[in-house]
Amino acid sequence: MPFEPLDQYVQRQKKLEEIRALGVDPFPHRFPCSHTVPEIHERYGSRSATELEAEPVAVRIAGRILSLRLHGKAGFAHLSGQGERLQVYVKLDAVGERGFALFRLLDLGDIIGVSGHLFRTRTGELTVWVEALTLLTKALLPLPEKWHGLADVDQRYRRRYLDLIVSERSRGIFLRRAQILRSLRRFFDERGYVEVETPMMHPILGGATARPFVTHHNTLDMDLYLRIAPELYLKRLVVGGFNRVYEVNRNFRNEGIDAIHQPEFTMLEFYQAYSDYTELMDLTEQLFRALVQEACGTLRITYGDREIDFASPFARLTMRQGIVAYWPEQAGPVPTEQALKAPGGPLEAALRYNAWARAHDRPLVEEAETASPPSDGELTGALFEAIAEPHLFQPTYIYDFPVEISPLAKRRADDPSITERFELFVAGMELANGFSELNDPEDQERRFRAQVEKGGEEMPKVVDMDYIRALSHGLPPTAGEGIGIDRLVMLLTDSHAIREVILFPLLRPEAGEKPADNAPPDEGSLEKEREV
RNA sequence: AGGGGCGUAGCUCAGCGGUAGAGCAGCGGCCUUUUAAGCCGAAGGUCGUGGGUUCGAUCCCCACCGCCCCUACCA
Repeated sequence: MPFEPLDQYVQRQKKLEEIRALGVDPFPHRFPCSHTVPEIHERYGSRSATELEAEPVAVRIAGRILSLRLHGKAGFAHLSGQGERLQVYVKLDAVGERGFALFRLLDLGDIIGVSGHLFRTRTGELTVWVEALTLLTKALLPLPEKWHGLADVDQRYRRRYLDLIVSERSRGIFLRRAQILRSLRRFFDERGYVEVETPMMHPILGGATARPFVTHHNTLDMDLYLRIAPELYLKRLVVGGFNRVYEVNRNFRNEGIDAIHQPEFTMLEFYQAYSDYTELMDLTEQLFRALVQEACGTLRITYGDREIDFASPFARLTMRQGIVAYWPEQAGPVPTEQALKAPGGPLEAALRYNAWARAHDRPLVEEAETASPPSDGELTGALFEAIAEPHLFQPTYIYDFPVEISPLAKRRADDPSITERFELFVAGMELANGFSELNDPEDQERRFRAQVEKGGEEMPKVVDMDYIRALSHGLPPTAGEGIGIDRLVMLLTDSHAIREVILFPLLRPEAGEKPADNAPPDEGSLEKEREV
């Protein structure tokens, strides 16, 4: 079935027939190469024209045609291979009548193989003097416009394959993403962590506060949630004696889409027995330094128009200290930590802040959308997010979270209203969230029940009693943490939208694209197709 | 969801009450070291969709659709 742009598709089909008429197979099977394009640049990039003439280097390479300049009885093209370009020179005298006839039928986007030797053109560019030309794949659709590239951002995500062909930056982001994940796995593997895979389809919602996607299993006739977090399964593994585990995989949350949120996002979670959150803060600093250094080659990286310093120790503030430190002075006297700790203190501060914020069109401290009025803990969290979070550009730990917003974290021994929990903020983004895990099964069950009672779409409907049972068998003192990988990659690639670092982000279906046109098979044949 | 912006040739854009323009891509021709190759020629458009105002709308008005940005919720 032809695709738009139709005239070009039809034109290329015509050329395809002319190529076949020449006796050339436009989709042949294999083409062994002597070098990759990067290898050629690496090995021969410094050879001079005279050196290449004196000692000819035979090469056989393949790639996609990214530029094409015909000059009558000769022509130049740039081939792209492994993200790098190499020019080739095709001359009637060198490739013969049939070879040149084929060359004249090539288009931008076609994939070819050439064999010949290296030389330098008059302008000094390293080039392959082509002696034989092989068409490897005819492209029936054109590449994006040659110097604007794919300017429509939406098209860059929908047609990611084109984006990757023409945008070195985009290609680089995903190569770096892969490299970051390798570094990350190495970091944990070296420290004795076991990488595991836990279910992505959960019968019971849990491990985070978020609105889920719901799906259905036919044979078992049961609804399942796409997981919002792997947390409860990973801790079951710690109960099972896997003292150090980690998982890197997708979470699914049925919530908004914006510059830093996608419904499907990648999360690292790791758990470590016999530790607490202070140890994780230290470990996380080491991890970030290792990842930043390996990805960027420096500990002072540029993000937008600012520098982020990963070399210095990360700032550490309690949540209450954060509110105090960034309290806008125009909103009245700065509340003290003591005042925020006292019953009703957060409410008093929130009312004062809201009065000022409303008058100045600034973010309000929102009241939680639940039946009961917000608790002091919830208000403390809301105050922090409104007041301090946007300011946290340099790596900063915020720790000691209220128990009401930390249902899985262990309370502090000296203050049961707060938990041993921290979050790491960089560039105004929440990147990591860790805590000493609550391992008292009775306290955990009470907190789960409170959540269920509280209600709301993002709350579990039932208590995960098997998890409580697992805790009842004894979870050693354990610290655990989650790190948002997409945001981490954003940071380390100077990307400012999460869609830049996800290969195929979720988008609204393209306008005018009718799913019905793709002839959905009826249910019976669909079933059959899946039985493999 | 609310506020702002955008939508004209395949792509990037100009035009703005009098009936459509450029560059690039594509097509034909010339060109055996070019590189945003060049030169000549022809082709390409329901000006996002629907309504309204007007003698006349791509242009003004209204609605809708799509995309982007900001604000609110979530990592």
